[in-house]
Amino acid sequence: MTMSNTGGRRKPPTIHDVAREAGVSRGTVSRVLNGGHYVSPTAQKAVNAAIRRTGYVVNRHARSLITGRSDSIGFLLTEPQERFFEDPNFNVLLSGCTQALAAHDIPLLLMLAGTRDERRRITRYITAGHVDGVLLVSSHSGDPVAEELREAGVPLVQCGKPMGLGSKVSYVAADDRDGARDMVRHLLSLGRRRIGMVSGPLDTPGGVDRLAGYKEVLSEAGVEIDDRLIVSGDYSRASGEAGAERLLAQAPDMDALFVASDLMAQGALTALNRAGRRVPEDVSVGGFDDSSAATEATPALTTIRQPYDRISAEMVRLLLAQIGGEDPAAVILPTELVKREST
Amino acid sequence: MTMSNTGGRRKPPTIHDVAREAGVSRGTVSRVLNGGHYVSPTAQKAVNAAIRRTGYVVNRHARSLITGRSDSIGFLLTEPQERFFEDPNFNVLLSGCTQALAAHDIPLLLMLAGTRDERRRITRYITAGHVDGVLLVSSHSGDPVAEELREAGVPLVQCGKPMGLGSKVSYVAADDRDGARDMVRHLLSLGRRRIGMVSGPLDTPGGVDRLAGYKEVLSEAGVEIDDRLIVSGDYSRASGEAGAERLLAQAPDMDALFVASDLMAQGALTALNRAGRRVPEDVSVGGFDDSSAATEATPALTTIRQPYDRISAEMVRLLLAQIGGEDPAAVILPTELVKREST
DNA sequence: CATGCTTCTGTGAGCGTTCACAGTAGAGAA
DNA sequence: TTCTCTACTGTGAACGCTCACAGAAGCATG
Repeated sequence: MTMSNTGGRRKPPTIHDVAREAGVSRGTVSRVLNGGHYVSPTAQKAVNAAIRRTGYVVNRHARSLITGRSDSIGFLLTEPQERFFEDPNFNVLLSGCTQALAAHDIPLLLMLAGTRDERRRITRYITAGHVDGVLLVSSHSGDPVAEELREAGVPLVQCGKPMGLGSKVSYVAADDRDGARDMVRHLLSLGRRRIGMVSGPLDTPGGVDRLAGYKEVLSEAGVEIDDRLIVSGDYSRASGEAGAERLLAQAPDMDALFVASDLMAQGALTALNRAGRRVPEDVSVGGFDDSSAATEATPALTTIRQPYDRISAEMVRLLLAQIGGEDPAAVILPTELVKREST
Repeated sequence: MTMSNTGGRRKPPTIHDVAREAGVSRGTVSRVLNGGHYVSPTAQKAVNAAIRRTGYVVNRHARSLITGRSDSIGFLLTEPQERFFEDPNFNVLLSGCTQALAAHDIPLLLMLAGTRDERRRITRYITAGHVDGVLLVSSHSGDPVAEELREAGVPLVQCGKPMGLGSKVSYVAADDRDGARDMVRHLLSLGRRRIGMVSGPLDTPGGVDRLAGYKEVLSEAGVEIDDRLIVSGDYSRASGEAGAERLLAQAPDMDALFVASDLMAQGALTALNRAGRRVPEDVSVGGFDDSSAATEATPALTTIRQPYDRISAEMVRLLLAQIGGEDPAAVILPTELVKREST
């Protein structure tokens, strides 16, 4: 006859139980729980032992009720969900943020705001104070959700440089311009001169900066900037394919192609392949991101590595700082050229 | 001089404010909030108007404190995170569950338990009652986390058939065996007779069932089952590539290949391509899942569609039912053959 | 008229925690 | 001794909500 309690959830111990077990008061237990200042070593030890013995875990709801904090944060995606499915970068970012937060014992709430209705619901949820802050992923420029949250005074850190010049916005981004410069310099060093570019959306700073880096380096090298060598996409694979096709039509003598994301570069490879161009013999192809798409492509993509692990870590750091009362801040992280088979 | 409150979060209205505004008591407001039974239409209307006017949103912490429910659900991944990065299926499932839960106004907490430490921390978090239930994604067989949660009486729904025959386990799965049968029948109908298979891990029911379906159909058709035509992988792209390579070496006369996941099939395509086999002319290739990997592959993969949207919806439905006190249940959903270019 | 039933409403208690405050004990200074 | 200061501890109140209960009002039944 076993004493199994399978299937039933028994009432968990409260701070009161711990206090009784340790022979101290609730206040003392609470102090131990929250940093342990002004607690005697004796009490400290007794409480910790009692916690272990009872298996006590703090009731976050009771705590939140009185502190006003929820001790949870939201990961908000305002993109249409297809992008979420397709783009491996999101996963890396999401997983990085989840783990960075886990180190602080803070749960991450996933919020998908693809449609207008969802945006409304989620905005309401957030401004009601159900999360302490928001990690926002949005390639959009002046995201209305971001604007609304900011006005409501919700701590917010954005991934990627936001459009408005607002200095009151926290964000973490890779150095887009510098990365683009590295790639174009690399292509030039291979002897390429007719270098095409499929840029990102030009209503986003990321898209603009990568294009700017491309133009700068060409100018510096005295290479003509040809508008027929420039098209823009939306970071989707399909737009990369379409972009490369257009470039091939407009500028058949193209001997290199810089694509502003690995996913678009995959699409570009498909188009080049279909057109009978060999990569890298006929056309050198460079991507951007160093996402899993880069290594999966054939040939494996030379690309600009964005340090996603550091990006997510910095996002979490900035957000927690902001929740703690510090001012918004921006962090720009360096990129790195990764050479593979496509150049 | 504007009355902006930018940057400051003012104290939100409470149920008390709404009650005063509507000229009723807290109890009445609470009743309206929770279903509206035993409330007069007059009061009902007054309360709703007051809620709109004050912008009231219920404080979930206060509610949870008394109800004992957290009104939130955990989405738990016990796989190593690389799989999460690589496999597009996870995203579809995650996003589907998030949205299905959103319809019930229930937030989803993302829990990544790749390492031993994380598993411990997360198990503790869950059993402490911080979530009402768990959606579990795990291809492992007898997942120790699942076992522990089950013993603690935590409502749990698994994605994919679990290994043990425990009838007390809720799960949702596609009909693996039937899907495999469809695919092999399709390959046979193309005149193929030397059909290879890269199966999933054979310590998971999904892996076993797909292989079983393959064997059944071959037997029924009177085609010899040749062990040299069978290898198993772990659903990763790399294992698909390695598997196909091995099959080519063991059985060079292979004229079709059934791969137990699209991601592995992508890898297999790479291997076939390298070996100079044309797809589908020399070898017909069939995948499983109908994930985004299937359409991205060249040639696009003929595959077995798993209805991920329905799977996530069913998982959420079963979990909420279980939280509501119903018994665990299993749901098997039908699959569908999707013909593309690879066969 | 009393009685019961149904529908509706208000009230007090309590969920488990933190926080402010009051208070105690011991050490050192006047 | 007396006072002050520091280190520590306990207590009541409060956070915002739900729940159980008591009671009122309306209506039909005995």
